[in-house]
Amino acid sequence: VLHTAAALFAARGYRDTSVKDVADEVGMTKGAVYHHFPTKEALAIAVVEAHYAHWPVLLEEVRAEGFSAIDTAMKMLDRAADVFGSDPVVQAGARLQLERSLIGAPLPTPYTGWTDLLTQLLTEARIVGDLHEDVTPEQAAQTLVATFFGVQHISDTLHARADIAVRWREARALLFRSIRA
Amino acid sequence: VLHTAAALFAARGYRDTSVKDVADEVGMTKGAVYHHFPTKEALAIAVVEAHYAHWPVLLEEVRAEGFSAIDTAMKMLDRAADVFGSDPVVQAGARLQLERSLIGAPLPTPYTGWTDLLTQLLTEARIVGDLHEDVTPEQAAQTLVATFFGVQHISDTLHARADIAVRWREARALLFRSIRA
Amino acid sequence: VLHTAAALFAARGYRDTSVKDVADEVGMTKGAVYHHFPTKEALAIAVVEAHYAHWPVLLEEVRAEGFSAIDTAMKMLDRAADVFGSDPVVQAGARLQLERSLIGAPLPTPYTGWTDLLTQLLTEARIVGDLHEDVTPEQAAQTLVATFFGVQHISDTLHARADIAVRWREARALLFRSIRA
Amino acid sequence: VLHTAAALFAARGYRDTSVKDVADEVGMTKGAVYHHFPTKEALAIAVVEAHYAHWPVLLEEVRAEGFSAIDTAMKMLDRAADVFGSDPVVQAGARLQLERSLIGAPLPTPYTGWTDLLTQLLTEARIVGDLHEDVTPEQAAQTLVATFFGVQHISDTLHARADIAVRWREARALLFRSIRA
DNA sequence: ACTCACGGGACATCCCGTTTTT
DNA sequence: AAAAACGGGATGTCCCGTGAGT
Repeated sequence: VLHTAAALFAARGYRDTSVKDVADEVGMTKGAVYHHFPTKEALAIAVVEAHYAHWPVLLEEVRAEGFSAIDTAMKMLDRAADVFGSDPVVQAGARLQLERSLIGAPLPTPYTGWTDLLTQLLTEARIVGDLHEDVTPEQAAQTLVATFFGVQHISDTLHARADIAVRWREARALLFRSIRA
Repeated sequence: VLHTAAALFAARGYRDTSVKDVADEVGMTKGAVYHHFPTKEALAIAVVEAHYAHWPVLLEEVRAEGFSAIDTAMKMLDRAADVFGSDPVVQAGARLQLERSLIGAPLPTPYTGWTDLLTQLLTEARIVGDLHEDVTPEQAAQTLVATFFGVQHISDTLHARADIAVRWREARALLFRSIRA
Repeated sequence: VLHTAAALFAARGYRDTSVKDVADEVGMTKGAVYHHFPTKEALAIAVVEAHYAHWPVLLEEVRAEGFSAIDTAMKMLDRAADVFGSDPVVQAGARLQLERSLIGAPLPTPYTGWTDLLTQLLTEARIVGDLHEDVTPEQAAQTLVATFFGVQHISDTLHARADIAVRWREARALLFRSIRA
Repeated sequence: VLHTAAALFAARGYRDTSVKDVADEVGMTKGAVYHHFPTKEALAIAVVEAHYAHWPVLLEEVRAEGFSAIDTAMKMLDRAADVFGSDPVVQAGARLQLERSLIGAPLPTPYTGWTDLLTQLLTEARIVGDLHEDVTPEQAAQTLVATFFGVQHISDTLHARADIAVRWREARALLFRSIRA
């Protein structure tokens, strides 16, 4: 139901996905869709929220593996890159965030969740001496997020995300060489 | 004329900028605008092309200052960050590239111009031994472009580009430490 | 149940009162409402009929007080004005009659009931010599009904019926001076 | 153009007159209609304003005939009754005022214009001694307006305004007998 | 007796682009 | 070269009513 909308939003964007398109794809009528979501915006918001719901789960998984803080950060981003390459809901959420200006309603503030998480992990890394001395956790976190977003977006634009995992590993190798002690 | 369109595209995006809006802002009627640009797409394309016309000029300027290849690359990106923070046409071009799917007509392929340029400069740097041995020029170039784009976009989204220059300097410090020999 | 519908019809009118609004206000679902009234029109008709059910009761009350025919007419109208000012069902009925064109089904013909009643009372008054000689009962009745309706509607429109009792007393003083012998 | 809308509004009311109906009747498309009026509300407002534009003209005409104040009032209302019976724009204006709650935008306050005008004329009449001593100009004016509106509306509802002129003359005969000295 | 999911259809609004006129 | 009128088409939203299930 909401999955279909995510797929369409991911493929065509918010404005070019009409409610009728969603309804047709699900095999319902517009009226039926409007029974579940009061508004097209509500649909988009639901998708974006589903997107953000992925990360806490992922964090638990990675934490369960017992890496050091800095490796947890790295693994998180690697796994996230994989998810961006495969999960339509995550892809749709990312795209809708890009198009947030087209959506009337307020969406969760993007990027800050990741930045905060990484800042925290890198602060822990600093304490155990895993962080390069010239680096502040917050700046490093912001740069990681920017690069991650950039890699993901360019991979999407140029190669339909086919090469995202590879590209991200290349980029993060460069970054972590400067970040790690 | 086209400047106004750029400002509106930058501020509201392609779909939310109607031809009438542009006409009103210029003080003409829609009909008049249609005498200069056959279609709305044409307007967008003209803006994007104006965006890309900036870089060759910038490159000449930086080259005239006689830096090494790797410093030329760095300076180019620093100057570009400044331009992204101040020039409406450049901002509009960036936004329209983001929204390229909404525009029917084909736009110039994004990112590859920068990637090619940086790859070339870094290849020159390799020859003179300025490049870190673990790094390939192309990968480094791709990462630089990704980070630059990410920084620029996040700065735009969260702080209306007010902090783009600072953020970019922070990010590129990290990157060039790994790139430079 | 039907009371709630009346209140909403009175406040917002037929078209702007959805069946869902009524259901929500009562604390039921639309489906439940449709188990009591087969259609929205049926609801409206029920309200209008409840409106008309007031007058025979009122007439009995006034008759019980033993006034002359002409005074009965006057008292009836005075009491009716009070009811228009306070009873939501009566108000709703009046409004729905105004909006009768929006309602598909046929409603009882408005005004004629009152006109007939007043004509009859004034005819009785003529017999006992209480009626001014220049006046025919039917014309006087029609004028009374028109004025009453006008006063009631204008009071509703301009002052939410707050001044209906006062305004009607002023108007009927004028009218009865010409009607009474 | 606007005449057609008036005719439809008068015949079917605001809500039951779709913009497409108007367009079809004029032989244009919806798009064309929206070129002249930005909104359906704007159409309604234009019609209502055209309605109110009638009365100053009428007043001039009647004043030109040199009646006394009280006769001017009477003649004005008689002529207005005739216009209500024949002019579609006036009829539409009256109906739209009835349905003002369905129209989002604010309409000119109804009834007060007439009440003020008549109050003024009757005040003049008082000075020359044409007014019955038991009557205050304002109350008489309010009653006249209420009766006029009631007669007009009932005539519309029951007989499609065919008998409005006759009915009004009957009613005003009754009223003016009490109003005149 | 009541809930929930759904269908079907209407309608205001908007916008791009063309035609007609000045 | 520009203004004004207009066409055509899409889309979000809303609402009445039905029907299966409880």
